[in-house]
Amino acid sequence: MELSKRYQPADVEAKNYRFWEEGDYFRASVGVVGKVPFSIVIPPPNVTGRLHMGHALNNTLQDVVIRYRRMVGDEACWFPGTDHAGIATQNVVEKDLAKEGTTRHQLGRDAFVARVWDWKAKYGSEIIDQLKALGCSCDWSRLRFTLDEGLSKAVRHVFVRLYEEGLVYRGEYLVNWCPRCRTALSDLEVGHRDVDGGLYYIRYPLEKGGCLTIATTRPETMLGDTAIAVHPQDQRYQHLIGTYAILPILGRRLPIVGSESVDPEFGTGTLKVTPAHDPVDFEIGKKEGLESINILNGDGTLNEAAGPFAGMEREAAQRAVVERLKADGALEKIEPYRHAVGHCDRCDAAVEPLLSTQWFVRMRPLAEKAIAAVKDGRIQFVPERWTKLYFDWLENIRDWCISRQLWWGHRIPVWYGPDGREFVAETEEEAAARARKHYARSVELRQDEDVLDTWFSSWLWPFSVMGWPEKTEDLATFFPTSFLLTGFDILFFWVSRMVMASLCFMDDVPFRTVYITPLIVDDKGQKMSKSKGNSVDPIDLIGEYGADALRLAMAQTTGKGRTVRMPWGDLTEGRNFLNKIWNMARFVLMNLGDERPALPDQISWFEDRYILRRLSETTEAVRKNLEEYGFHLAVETLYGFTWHDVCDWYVEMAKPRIAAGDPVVRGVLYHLLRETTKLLHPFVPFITEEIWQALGEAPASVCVASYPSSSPRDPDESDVWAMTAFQGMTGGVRSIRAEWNVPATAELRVVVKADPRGPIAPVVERLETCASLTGPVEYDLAPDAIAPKGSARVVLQDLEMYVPLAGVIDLDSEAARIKKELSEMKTELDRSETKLSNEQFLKRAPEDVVEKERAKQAEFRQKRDRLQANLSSLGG
RNA sequence: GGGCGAGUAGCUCAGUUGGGAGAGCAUCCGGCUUACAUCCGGAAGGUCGCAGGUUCGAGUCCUGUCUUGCCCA
Repeated sequence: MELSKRYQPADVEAKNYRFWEEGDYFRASVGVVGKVPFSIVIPPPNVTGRLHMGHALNNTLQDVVIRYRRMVGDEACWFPGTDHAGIATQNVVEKDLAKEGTTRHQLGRDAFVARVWDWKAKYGSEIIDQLKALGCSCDWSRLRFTLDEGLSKAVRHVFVRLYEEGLVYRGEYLVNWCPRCRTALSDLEVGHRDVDGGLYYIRYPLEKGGCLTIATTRPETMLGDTAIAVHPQDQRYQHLIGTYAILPILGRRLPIVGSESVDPEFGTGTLKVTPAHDPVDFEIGKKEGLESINILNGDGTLNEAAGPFAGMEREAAQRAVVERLKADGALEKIEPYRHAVGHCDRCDAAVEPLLSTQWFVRMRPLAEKAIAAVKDGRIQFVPERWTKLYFDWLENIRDWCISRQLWWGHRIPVWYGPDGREFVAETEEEAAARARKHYARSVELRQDEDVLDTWFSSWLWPFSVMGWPEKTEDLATFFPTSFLLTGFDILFFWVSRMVMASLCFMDDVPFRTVYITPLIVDDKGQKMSKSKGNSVDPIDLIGEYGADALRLAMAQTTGKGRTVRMPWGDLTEGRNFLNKIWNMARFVLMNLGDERPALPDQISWFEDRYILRRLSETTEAVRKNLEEYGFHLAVETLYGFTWHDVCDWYVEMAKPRIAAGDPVVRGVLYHLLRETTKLLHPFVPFITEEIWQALGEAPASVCVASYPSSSPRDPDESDVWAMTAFQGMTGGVRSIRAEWNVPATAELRVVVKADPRGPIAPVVERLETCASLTGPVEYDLAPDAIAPKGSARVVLQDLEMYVPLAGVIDLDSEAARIKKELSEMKTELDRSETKLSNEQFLKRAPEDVVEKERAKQAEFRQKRDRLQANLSSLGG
């Protein structure tokens, strides 16, 4: 196969993905004897969404893991799927309708839902295609969607069971209401941020004369006030408890109550109590048995309870109320005030606390088991610090509002009889049957209008994708899953809820290891978002750098803390690295032609043994890094080995031998290429598959080849010594050429002070190779060689080199160079000697550390003396 | 207010049981050496935020502090 000079990702990516799909390499089998199952469920992306950097990161890492496990011989299965994403998807389609000048209400529920299904059919595969473009080796035969019949059944089953166990209930509580989405939200779906507003001081007349000034950030909610509260120990107001005030404008009588919840320091120390529109007030209202007056409609306008302000929009109503208070002389003052306001995660509208009837899940009993599962080590977080946050949330958990006033989602499986009685059942038939039994006749049932929170289906994902509640072979083989990888932004939304659901319904943990990825931010450290226009499209990056380069960049973001800047540099580096790999393959194949030599048994040259040892060390390190999920370390290891050890040194040293027809070097080179290709595959699947095809090796795809194992040969210190000497000798000559501007073509004589029959003998046999790396050189070796006049000097650990450069070299500069080296060496030596003269160190440090320090000291001394001698003999 | 992360070379960041400070990019110098200029060779660049403490020994552990980012309330 002919390989192009440059690696062209576009030529190989789509082609090789097709090859994998046609070969069905990603399909996992159940019940395979002798294979360890390893499973991952994908965090399901929104079905109508597009790939973003978070997906690119998460799915790259999951793919690295699953490809690695597949290659080490596990029965690896990555379960893919998409999420129906209730509010998000409904909003997208509603926006579309708005463009057509219509609304979902005009369309009607059934037509609207049909419209969303159309949308899903049209765009739902886009995200899947994008995952494929990234190289994800999901088992597509197991693709699921959270609104599939099977998964919907799981949802209904769970709802009914929780209802029967008393863990699901319906009630009137204060919830977060998004007036834009016109639905209730859970606490998690609300983000708080500080907003500039005002603190309004309003005078409430007292029934027995005088008035009370109350500070509030929401003057318009006074229309729903049903009491006034003061701190029971507050000397200023204590005496008013039990008396009444009059609500301005509306003239309602408000009891004055005492409550510990009032902060005497805030404002005037008095609180207007609006139980229907504030969480604190709601609690006070419950305790004091106060009336709750809801003044809002679902769309955020004021309702008839607001009297003259009915029908006004919230902001307009606030202005109107303030104007009216001013006119009535009831407004004392307005101070600028910055305070936290909740906003809808999905549409960013300010959220209203609103009293309404919703369905809830009682979380505490579920949370207790979930805490225990992590405490006793059945689930482990990586990095470990996330466990604390997990515990904090679960320990302070509140009930989960699961009903949403949307149309797109799982309809709540509750039917109401004519008298409003609830019949909770998995199917309408069952509900009808129960109703018939209850009423002793057939009655008309009305299903609850609401749908369930999207996360109510996602929390079942690790087992619902495997067919639960049916008893399937997938469940028997792949549950619990081995590994979960996701961003910390859905630690509460998803991860902890999956643990709760799984312990509750499966009586087991959903996964054993949870890997939490960092968040990718832009190059200024800002969160990426569509509205800010600073988000990066991974698909564009794939087009520009190639999918494998993107994957390398993603793998390198791990280990960096909670956030990581957009790794532009790593993308370029990755692209360059791929080109390097490509050309290494090209070089080897170019020289081998059709030959596929085996690794020779007899290896006589030190560089061969050295590089094979490095391969073994690299293999071991990469395996360790992958087992411990240190993705960035694995990439760094592979990068250094491939680029520097193999390409810069081994391949360069191999060139003269190839020219000379040395069969051993061909065998070693081929071995290196094949093993490196396999080692790299989990990270860069596309390019390695392309190379694998060019090799023509078995198995047919590298993705099912077995991952290399380290086979540590006997550590031969003499090979390491020889390689170090070799690198020192070539490096020394290169330095001198660069330092004194000696052209690469000019021949140099190099006098080496070393015994050619000593340890350096293996290098002496390779002097030709040395010269091929440094330009023409004539070597003279002698144990007692003396530096010729006007020589540049190189002092290595065990030898010295002199390069006569009379007329070229400037002795002062050369002296300065050696002096600098000498002074560095003296510093090192000082440190070492101080340490060794410290009795405490000798007494307390471990023996091997002391031994090592002694060796260093000897080495430094020797080198210092050599440098000193060279410096003084420089002139003569 | 509580919690967490980050502060190491000009920039972006590695540095896993505490034991001679690293990479990539950028910079400077020299090379189109027939695998690769997405390349090769050479060089320069750091009191590891600050102050204490533990230790024979601290970038690494502890305490405090400053700067910065995020999450929760």
